[in-house]
Amino acid sequence: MSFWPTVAVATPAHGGLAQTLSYRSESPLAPGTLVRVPLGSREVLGVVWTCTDVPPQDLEPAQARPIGAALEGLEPLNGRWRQLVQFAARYYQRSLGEVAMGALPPALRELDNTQLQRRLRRLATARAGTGNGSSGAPTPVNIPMVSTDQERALAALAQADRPVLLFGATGSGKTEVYLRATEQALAADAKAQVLVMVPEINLTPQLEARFRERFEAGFGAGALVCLHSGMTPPQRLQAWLAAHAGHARIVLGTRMAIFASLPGLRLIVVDEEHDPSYKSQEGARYSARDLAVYRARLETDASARCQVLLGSATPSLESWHAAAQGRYQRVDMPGRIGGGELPRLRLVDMNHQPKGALLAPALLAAMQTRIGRGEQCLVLLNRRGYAPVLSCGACDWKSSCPHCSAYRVFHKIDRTLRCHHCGFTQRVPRACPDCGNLDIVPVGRGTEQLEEQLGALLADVRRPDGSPVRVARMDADTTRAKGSLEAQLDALHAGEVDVLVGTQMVAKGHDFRRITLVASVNADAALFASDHRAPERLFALLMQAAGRAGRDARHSSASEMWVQTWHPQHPLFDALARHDYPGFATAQLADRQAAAMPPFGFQALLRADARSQQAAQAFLNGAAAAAAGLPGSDQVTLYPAVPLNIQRVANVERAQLLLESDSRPALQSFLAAWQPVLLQARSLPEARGLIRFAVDVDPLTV
DNA sequence: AGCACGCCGACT
DNA sequence: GTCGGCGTGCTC
Repeated sequence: MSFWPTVAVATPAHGGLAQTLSYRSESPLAPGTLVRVPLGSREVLGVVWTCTDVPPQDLEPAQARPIGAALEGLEPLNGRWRQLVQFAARYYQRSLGEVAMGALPPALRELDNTQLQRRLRRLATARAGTGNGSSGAPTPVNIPMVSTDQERALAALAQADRPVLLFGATGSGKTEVYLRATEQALAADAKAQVLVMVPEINLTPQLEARFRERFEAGFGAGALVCLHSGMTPPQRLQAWLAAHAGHARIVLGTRMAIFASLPGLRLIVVDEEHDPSYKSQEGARYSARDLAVYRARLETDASARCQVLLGSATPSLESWHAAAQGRYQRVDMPGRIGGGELPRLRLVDMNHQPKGALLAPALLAAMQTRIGRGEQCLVLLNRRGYAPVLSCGACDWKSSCPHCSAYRVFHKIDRTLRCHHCGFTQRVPRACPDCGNLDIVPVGRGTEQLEEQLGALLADVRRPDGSPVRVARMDADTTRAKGSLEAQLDALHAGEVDVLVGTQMVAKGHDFRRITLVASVNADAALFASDHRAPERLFALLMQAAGRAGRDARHSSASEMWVQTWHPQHPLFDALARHDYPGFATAQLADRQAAAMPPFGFQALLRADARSQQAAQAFLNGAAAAAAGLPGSDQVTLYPAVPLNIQRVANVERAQLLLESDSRPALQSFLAAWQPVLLQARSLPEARGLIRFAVDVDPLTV
């Protein structure tokens, strides 16, 4: 007797293939079983989706090839995992196989059965070695008291029948709530698992340390694994297997971790839930935060429940709105632990400063005072390099990138011009390449220059012990090497740095004890950007940056957040000065509602990469023209194709087309029906030169 | 996505 | 004479 499994394999949505491929098997296979299957001339990994004894209808049974071997020793991926994957594939308009395979560790694909058995044995022995949680009494660790705020938050979570939005100021102790919530979830059930997500790899080490400190003694070292793209393929595989087998009780990771196989999932924590990094920007463009909410609902049934805890000091407007509507439950933690206060906002009106001054004299003076007292300052400038562009004084030459519609950034440190989009790097020319003029000058400022100038401006200032000021810089350039971020943070904590200059990466999460002054030097760019999310991102960034200051309550009352701006009257600063995120969110939501923008309207983008801008736009407009009459099209507005903000990157022309609808279901059914139309539009003669296209559902930038 | 098949330029 | 460029098309 033959069985006819359908299998998800890594094929893209195009090509006219069905979502799953049909194979033949001599024995029944449980859905979720990992199998090797023949595909063309190769053998690939697949996940059994269904298996019946009824031959397929859409295919001649004779065309179904025999299925390969199942991966031994692995439990099938459970129905909730498969539903999550299926939902993500459908919602984000990708093929099932692509999402399913993308959710598995890449190393699993190459593994043969003997290698897999070796890995599984290692997993088992590691587990036996560290104990499985029942061995030994938990070693007491330094567990802080909970504040009343934290207590309330935990009580609310314990009662909640919906996602909980934890609205807590920086320093209010959200992490302690995560730890306690984890503890409670794990205690309720010996098989319970908790997923904790952070927006960036950089933030995993310190959270991992907090979780290890709390849980390692009681649960063993193997009970916590990390899952992010910075790990080596074998590490990721091992962590994935541990989670899948249920040995890992806590999984800590970045957005990709939302797809981990977690058979006992009982709690999902999404830290800094507003962070745009949770939205994937390539492949299946999923939002890990939104999927977390969906997944928690999937994992909840009559026998068990899974909760979601979304935490932020500046929640996304989507989550804020959901809480206002009662779909989420909001819990506030307004106070900082230890009674510290948030820093006072000092706005500097750049219209009234000496011409060309990078730092206002008053800000510089404030920094000098702080340094003299042995305190630390943090200066934010969201531009790496020395200057964003190099320009000729005699002709109109600028340091354009030959491959992109962008300027190459001047990096003085190694005298290079680097394109931050395609990576193209050259040594700085001695003279203007166009006219030979020797006078080529940097225009604008980056972190390298700020570091240099601050060093000069503060050269005469002395620290309390009489030694000179030390200025350091921290950005993607100085932290690229493995371990260098940690080294820089250590130096900072050890007090070896007085002034830290950095891009927005320094604003995120890191706990800088002795910083009492934070300054944002050039925040205005975001104020008037065409992107409707720019203000909320700026607010979040400044709020987060402000949170770096005064974490040590002894200094907190005197801590300050300086913002230099040409538009001090902007209402955003008003709200910021009062630390009034609710007021800001309410105003932003009113604007959004008036414009029928998310979360009141729904959006998707069709993006195209092509060899010419014309071809990209022709494809998009052709696809739009062919959309008339499709299901849902009467409720969807299609806008004309436009070039992206940075039109060309690495010699690829980029364009996009915006879709809007008042109805998410209408937009969804339209997009589903549009998919075959897109495949056809691809082969339009005028779309010749199209390289690829992609749909982005719920885009973050339009 | 891979990977084959397929038809045109500079090399052992 | 072949190696190899990437254009087109298929994978149960």
